[in-house]
Amino acid sequence: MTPRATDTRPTLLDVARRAGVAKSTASLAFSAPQRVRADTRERVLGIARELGYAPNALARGLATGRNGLLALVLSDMLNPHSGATQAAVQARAYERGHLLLVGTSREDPALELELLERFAALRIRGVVLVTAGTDAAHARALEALPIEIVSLDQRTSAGGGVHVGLDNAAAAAALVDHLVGLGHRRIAHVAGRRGTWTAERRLEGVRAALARAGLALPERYLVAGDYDEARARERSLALLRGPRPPTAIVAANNLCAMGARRAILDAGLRCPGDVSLASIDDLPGGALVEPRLTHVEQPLEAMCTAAVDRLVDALEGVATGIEGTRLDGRLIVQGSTGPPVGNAPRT
Amino acid sequence: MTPRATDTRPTLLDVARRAGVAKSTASLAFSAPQRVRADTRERVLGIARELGYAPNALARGLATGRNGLLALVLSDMLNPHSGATQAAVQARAYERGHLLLVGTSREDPALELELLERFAALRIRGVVLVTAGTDAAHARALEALPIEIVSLDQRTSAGGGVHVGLDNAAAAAALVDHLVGLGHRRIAHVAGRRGTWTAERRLEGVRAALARAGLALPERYLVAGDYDEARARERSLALLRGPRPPTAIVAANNLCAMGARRAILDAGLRCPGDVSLASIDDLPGGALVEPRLTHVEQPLEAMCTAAVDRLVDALEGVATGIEGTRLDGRLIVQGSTGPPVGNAPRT
DNA sequence: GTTGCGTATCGAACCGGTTCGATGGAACGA
DNA sequence: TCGTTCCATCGAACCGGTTCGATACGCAAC
Repeated sequence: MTPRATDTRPTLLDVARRAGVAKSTASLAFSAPQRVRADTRERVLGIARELGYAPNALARGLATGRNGLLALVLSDMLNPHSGATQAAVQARAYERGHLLLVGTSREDPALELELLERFAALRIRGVVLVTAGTDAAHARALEALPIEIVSLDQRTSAGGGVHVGLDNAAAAAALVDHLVGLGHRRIAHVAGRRGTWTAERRLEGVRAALARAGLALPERYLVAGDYDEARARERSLALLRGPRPPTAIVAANNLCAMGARRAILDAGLRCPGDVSLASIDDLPGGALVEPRLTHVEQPLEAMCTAAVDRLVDALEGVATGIEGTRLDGRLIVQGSTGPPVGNAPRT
Repeated sequence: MTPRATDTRPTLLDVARRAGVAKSTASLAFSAPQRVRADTRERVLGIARELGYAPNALARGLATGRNGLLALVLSDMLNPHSGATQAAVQARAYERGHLLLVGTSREDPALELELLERFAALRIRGVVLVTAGTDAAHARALEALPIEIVSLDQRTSAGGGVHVGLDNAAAAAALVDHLVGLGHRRIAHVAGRRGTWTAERRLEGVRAALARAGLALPERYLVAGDYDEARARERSLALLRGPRPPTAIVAANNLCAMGARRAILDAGLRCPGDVSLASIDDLPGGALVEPRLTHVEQPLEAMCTAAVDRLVDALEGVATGIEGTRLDGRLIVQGSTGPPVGNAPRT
């Protein structure tokens, strides 16, 4: 608890005086070394080092209009994905010369807006956003902010602006195709949070793939998982204990998969013997859970890198012509899916 | 990719002119409302709203010397803990009026220093740090920075400064006591990264508790887990396949536990039948893994809250007299530990 | 010896706020 | 009526940098 941070720190003017030059010359010694004679430059830099001078980034930001900051706003920091997302975004931002501010909206659109406003007040010019908002009013409010937005993964239903994310429909369809290929015909979907971009696209993908196979998704087989483990578990359990349970389940994300997995255990069923389970995203700590989960792996790092690149390009005025980026996931087949035992019980 | 963020935004001077008052009066209308007559205040605020004026936080920070920013530096964003840590730190910082910048050192002390220097350049006055450094030189470099540091969880071996963390030795000892109570006498320890504060304290706790029970920790039973799942797995496996394997393992953290757990499976042993496993921190997604892990739960949120409070108090000059905070974990006994079968094989 | 040019340096203005001392008018008491 | 106090408002200085136009100097060419 030393009052270390309160004592005043040397300024450029201090350095300039000690070096016997004008403030502007000292400034040039840092920002445009070739415009200053070698010996004075050395002198200035020497004094600066000696005094422990470090430029004040706020003052510099005020003068130049750029401050080297980007922001990242996540909707849910507790999702196991978020850590990796943030690590990747931060790493890329740093590579491109920016520090990163973060915020969590805790799934609250109002808080999301408030955070973005505070970021804008800091004259942060760009943000990577995993939005918690779904309605058009929220989308308009975002549009009105004086800050460049690249949405990652999630997206407002209005769908405007630059967006980087998984091809959700294709990912969901790949899982259904896989199950259909194994012979399943009673396939349920534990869906994500209604109204969110990803959940709706994944649901669409499930429906489309089922339709291609001549199957439908009956109302009963559409479980509201809400991207929430507890609710997914409870509602999946109800389905599994009801009449004509499905022989396979496609979960919309890792939390839904977690809930479904536990419901299968709760119901005393075996996986994949009685019910196959597949999901977008692996379970957290998935390596330990037997059988391991068949899932679509998101190219998370590529998504984050692309998002930062889109943002920085836009801020630097680089016309890439790339509006958005949609990336493909990779289907990883593991032990949690197998042929149904239904009509032709084997073994 | 609209050039939205590039167009100039209204300043306080614009507002003042439109309202027919001096800049200083307009400023007061915001910062000290009672010092301005009601009608002019309304007029200023009205114009501000109309123009979409938002104060420039950089300019304000430059003028006042405080900018409402705190920083958090984590050593490893990929650890499942980090998300929760960050969520808690951010929430508390926000409650106390600060936005949060984050950085990840990726276990690299040099990068850690670089990040802290950039934060200091932004005139950020305080940081919550989970340090990656272990040696005294690093500790000195941190001391020299013009930024207030509260270390969380981890700590430099020099041990200076304010620190908030778990009572590591007590947590480790509680696990050993529990196992000894069940009748185990051959207890191994999959330790954390050598040289880190937490790993050393936990090892001490294990040794102390064993000693109290009249037991020792033979060299063979001290497995270098390095807080790394792969290494923990591989080295635990070697131990389990060797002569006189332990009947119980205490893992130093969740990653070590994960490695040990997989090693037990790899060796074809049953848990807790052949080997009991206990750890500090639960496994990620621990709810799914059977048997569930006996572990010490860290009061993570309390730790983060305390860390932010210590930091903000120090910055605001509040003399709490509290130097550091050491919190107790909670032992949660679950299915992964049971009596040894060794000498008296039952069933 | 002057002209001309390039280069190193300087002073001042500016970014957008905050803060302090000065000013002028209204309200008040003597 | 005059002096005092209080209050709203103003102008200017300041925070710590960047940037631009002006200046002064050295050197080559004529």
